[in-house]
Amino acid sequence: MQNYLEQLNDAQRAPVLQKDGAMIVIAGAGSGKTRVLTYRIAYLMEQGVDPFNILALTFTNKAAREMKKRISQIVGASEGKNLWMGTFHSIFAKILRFEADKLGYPNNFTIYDTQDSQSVIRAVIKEMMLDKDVYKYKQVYSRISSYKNSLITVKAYFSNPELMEADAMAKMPRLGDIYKSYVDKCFKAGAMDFDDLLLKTNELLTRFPEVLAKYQNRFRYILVDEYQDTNHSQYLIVRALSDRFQNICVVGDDAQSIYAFRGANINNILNFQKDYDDVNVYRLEQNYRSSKNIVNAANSIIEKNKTRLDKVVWTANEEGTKIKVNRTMTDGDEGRFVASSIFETAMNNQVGYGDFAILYRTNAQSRAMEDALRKRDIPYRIYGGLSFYQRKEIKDVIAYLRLILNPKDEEALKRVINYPARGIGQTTMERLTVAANHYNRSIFEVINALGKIDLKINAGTATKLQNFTLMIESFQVLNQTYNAFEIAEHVTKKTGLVQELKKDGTPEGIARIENIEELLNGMRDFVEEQKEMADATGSLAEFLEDVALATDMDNDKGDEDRVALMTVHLAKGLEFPYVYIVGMEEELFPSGMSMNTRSELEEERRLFYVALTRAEKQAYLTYTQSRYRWGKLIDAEPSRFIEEIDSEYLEYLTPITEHRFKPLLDADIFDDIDKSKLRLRKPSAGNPPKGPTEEQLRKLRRLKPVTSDTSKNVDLSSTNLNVGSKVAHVRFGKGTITKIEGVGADTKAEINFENGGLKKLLLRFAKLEVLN
DNA sequence: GTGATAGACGTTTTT
DNA sequence: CGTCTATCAC
Repeated sequence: MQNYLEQLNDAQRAPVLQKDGAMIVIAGAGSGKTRVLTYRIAYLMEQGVDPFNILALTFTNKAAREMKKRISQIVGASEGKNLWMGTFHSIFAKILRFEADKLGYPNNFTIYDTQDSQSVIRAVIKEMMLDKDVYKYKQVYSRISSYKNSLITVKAYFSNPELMEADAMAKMPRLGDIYKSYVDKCFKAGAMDFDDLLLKTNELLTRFPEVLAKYQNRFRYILVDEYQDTNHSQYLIVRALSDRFQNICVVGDDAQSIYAFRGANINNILNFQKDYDDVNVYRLEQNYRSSKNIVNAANSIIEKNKTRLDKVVWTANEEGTKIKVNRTMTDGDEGRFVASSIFETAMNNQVGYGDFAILYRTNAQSRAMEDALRKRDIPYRIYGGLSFYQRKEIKDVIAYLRLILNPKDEEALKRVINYPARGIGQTTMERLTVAANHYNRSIFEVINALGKIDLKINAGTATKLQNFTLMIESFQVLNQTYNAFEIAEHVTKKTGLVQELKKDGTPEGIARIENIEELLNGMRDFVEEQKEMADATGSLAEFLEDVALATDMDNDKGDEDRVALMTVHLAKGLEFPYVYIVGMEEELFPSGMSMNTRSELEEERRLFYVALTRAEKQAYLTYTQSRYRWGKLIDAEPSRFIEEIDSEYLEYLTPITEHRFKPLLDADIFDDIDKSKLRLRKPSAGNPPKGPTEEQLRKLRRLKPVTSDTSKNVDLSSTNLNVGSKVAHVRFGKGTITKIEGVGADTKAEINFENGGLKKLLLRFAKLEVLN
């Protein structure tokens, strides 16, 4: 493996061979920057640098794992193991656990995810009796988050009149108070949010010079990947740690800076040369990934941006085919177009489905793609979106596990103290919260001291509460001896979580049980993997840390031959022979939220640049003329980004469109339904039952039925039925059409529902979704 | 204290 | 379309 240096071109080799000092590598898309980072670390180790003294900060933990593996192949596994490599968040979470006591935190602190944080903020807003329509919790959260990322603590906030005024102008004069209360609550719960992991690291390094010295001394060589996406907080950490030895290597591409919304500051990379003495600048400009057509097209896009570093990306690869642009009528058609195109390309070129990616701006767009792929039996995997660990049933299990390690974790406690139902209601919780605030103790502690304080909680409820804490405490005892998997298995049984779902009996309930089983299987694997490692045991603490900071990429086994579906953001750093960028429409890509300022639009353009440069051989851009948004059909226009590409690199396909029937509203009952069993509701005075207007009715009568084919699968899961003057809300679920006749508003269908036998329906304005 | 439900409301992007 | 919330009956 000594000849690895020969695998590099001259431009790549230079930064690898510079052992000491500060350097920046400006790496164009597809120019082999991962290779440079990997070989640079290997080279450092060959030059006698102890891996213990190297810190490499990457964008995902998966990237870190892969690089570590590669390095181990070069220098040997035993050496590779000692490298500190990972995301900012995971590396500094580890350090914070060591040093937590200095900051007054327990070392078993919980890491709150976005949902937890937002839920705390919601509680604060409610507690302060503020108008929730003025103080929108998501907005408040993102403001607080950006303060934290700029190192504006509560104290700093209150000593900065400008900030306070800005919030007052935004009609949120109490924002500082919310911020303070939020921070206090997290602290009391022994919890840090994502931003705290960076903020508290900064606090640690500035308040404790001896700690700073320790880590400066330890991390003599620091490498940072995707430097263009670091925020101020991360920037300061890197500066502080590298200050003593100044052996710092940052790699990035200003053209791919796409995380400003999360505080990333493009100036960090633009100004790097001013931050250190004697900075060597390296440029990687040869693209090894994409065809000439794609590289040139991407260049013609990014040229439209004003703010950028000097760099010309070129490639010696072949010309390739032109970028294909396709228009459809609806998002459903768009999905079908992409699915058939993938199918045909895979057949004609004898390539696997793993060679394809579908990229979109928002997660919501995945559904249309999914439906189309499923119908064609094309295997796919969706990244991001509602990830596995965010599903309700999984979060429930995790909440119990979190409580075992940190019973002060209020979010976890609130989530499960009455799930499965134990007769602990809102009133009880309110009383406990008041007492907890009053005594400055956690709810868990208050319950354990119920005998000593009078809370107007009756004996029965008190027993229920104490049974709960006793149960958690019994888990804690087990946690001394058992591993993460064993604990979790015990917990799912003892808490009655699974029984609760079994009782439910619906298909969803069964799916949830399967998810829990999958979680347990995953935990078993995790424990096995951890046992292999030198510094891990497979404990619950290790597992929870992993879950809290895992990115969606990290769970990828990578060995499956499936089409990848993900947002453009998630696709950064990846490459695929065939890439479909869908939803190329104004207001969507560029996002309607980011069209207000030049810098926002430039970030959208960089995002598009990232999307396009993922493609190796062929890129498709698709857009539709109308698309469903919030369940409503809206008109769409093609994205300006399509026109911004030099037209010589584009090929416009003839759009393949067919007119499609629009789903209708409401349904009326035919026979075969026992009306007496329906729970009917009088339409309230303020809200008369919504029927179609005369005009809508005329339109509807002209329409064709949803489908004329029988044996189609349909979804009628949530429907309002009109029964005389009353309305019933009914869930039928999915089924198969066995017979269909009539048109428009008077369509009659017989549907064999999966969970309820044959139903004859008169489908008036039925929202009948055809599944295949 | 529980459970059902009608209605309001919302969307970029992620560690 | 989904999720959250206020409200109601039991």
